[in-house]
Amino acid sequence: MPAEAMSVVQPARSSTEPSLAERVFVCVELIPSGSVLSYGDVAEYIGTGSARIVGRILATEGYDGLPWHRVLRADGTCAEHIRAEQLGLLRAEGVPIRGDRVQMSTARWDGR
DNA sequence: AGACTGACATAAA
DNA sequence: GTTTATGCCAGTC
Repeated sequence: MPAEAMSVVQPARSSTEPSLAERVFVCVELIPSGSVLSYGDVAEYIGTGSARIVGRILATEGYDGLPWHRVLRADGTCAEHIRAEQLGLLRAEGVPIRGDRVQMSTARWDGR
């Protein structure tokens, strides 16, 4: 996570609604084209321990304009319902793909 | 309040 | 390489 982004992602300010969802959105927006992050990576960046929450948020509050396709499972596979489109988008961005899975070792965003 | 759920992760078989 | 079992935890009902 870039330092300049932390100030935006950090805010656990309001006692009423820190909202993990907003932090997820900001983090996902920062992923550069051609790179990817796992759900667990995003969870770690925004300060929650659970990757499942990230998936749930994208599933329910995702909006267009958000590069959701740059987030996938840690082993490089993606959820069945979105697999085809996701792989297509990633391939178009030049992400290394072997068969039906992304090569996380080289595609994973290092935070820079 | 309590049970259920899930675009997940990881270890073990 | 694969499949199966367990843990996970915030949101939703």
